[in-house]
Amino acid sequence: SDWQRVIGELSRGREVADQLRLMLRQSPIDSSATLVLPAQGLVSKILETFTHSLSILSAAAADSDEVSQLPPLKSEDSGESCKTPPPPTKDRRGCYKRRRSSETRTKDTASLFEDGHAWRKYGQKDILNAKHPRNYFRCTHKYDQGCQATKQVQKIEDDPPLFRTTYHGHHTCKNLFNPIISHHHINNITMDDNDNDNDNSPIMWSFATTTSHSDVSHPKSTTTCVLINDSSCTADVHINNADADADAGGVKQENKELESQMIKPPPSSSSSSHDYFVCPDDHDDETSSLKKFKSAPYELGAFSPAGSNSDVYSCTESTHSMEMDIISMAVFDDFFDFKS
DNA sequence: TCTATTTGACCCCT
DNA sequence: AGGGGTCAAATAGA
Repeated sequence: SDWQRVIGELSRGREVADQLRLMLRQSPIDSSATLVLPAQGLVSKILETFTHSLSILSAAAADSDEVSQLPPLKSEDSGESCKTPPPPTKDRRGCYKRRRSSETRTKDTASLFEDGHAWRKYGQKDILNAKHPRNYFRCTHKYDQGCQATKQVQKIEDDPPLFRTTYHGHHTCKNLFNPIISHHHINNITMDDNDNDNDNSPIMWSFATTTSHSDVSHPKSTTTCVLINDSSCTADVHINNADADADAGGVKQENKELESQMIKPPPSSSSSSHDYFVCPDDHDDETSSLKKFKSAPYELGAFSPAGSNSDVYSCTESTHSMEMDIISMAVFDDFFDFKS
């Protein structure tokens, strides 16, 4: 069928792009770093595009009769789809395929936080032997972009308050809203993940802030990116001088109890006009753990506000521990891929 | 009127 | 068997 041919072509494209990514990874960095490293970033974008397209097609096909004809997508989490889709008129409540061993990332925090993605609550359950209900969220772009990411939020302790957020799947959607979210202090990241498929994937962190306070409704943004090519490495990264846009996207509304305990970003009007900056041990030192290899302007596709500039660093050492204060971000999901 | 949340029903999986 | 994840009608809010 046409569906099969389209998905087959996209799958082949993704496989070829992945082969190219592996070839670039095996290239000697010191010989032509200025070409190889940006190329790796571009290949990652291409891979993301293929994965995104396949995800959209997969979601669309799940609603059609052709779902049984689609080849399985190796890297996709089938999430919820009916084994035998009933007629549209029938009540489909509860008709889903429960994920078995999909990738999860768990984070315990003293307060709730916005993670840079737009979530929509779709359920709440009382859990056995738990004082507080578990709240279920899906990505707002589940249907318009086929994004399969979900998260669960549950208060697990009262005094002191402790919240557990569990993420399922990865965002394949574009972050279209303002990127500046909230202030995070993170020094302990846990993963419950047996899937090592992403171990070789570059991790891109993107930080953004407003720089113009003359027109709050049309802030001019700059972006600083850190591209880490080896997920086993860590590095000292300092992010200072944070502006914040209080009207960021994110969770529209948790329940009343959760909402009242969320961290709110500081108002931008009282902030400094300076950008965030990412400060490796030494920008110009050849032995620095973070090597700058690309400067502004750097396009981040839909993530990048008009007029964005950025610096991209490559991490090459694994000798440092990491503790970060983050007051801004555009793409936070990948943060949890980082193994500390 | 439109969009998001609430909540009971439904069903998968252990 | 029943806990847990998801659906979707009902409801709330902008």
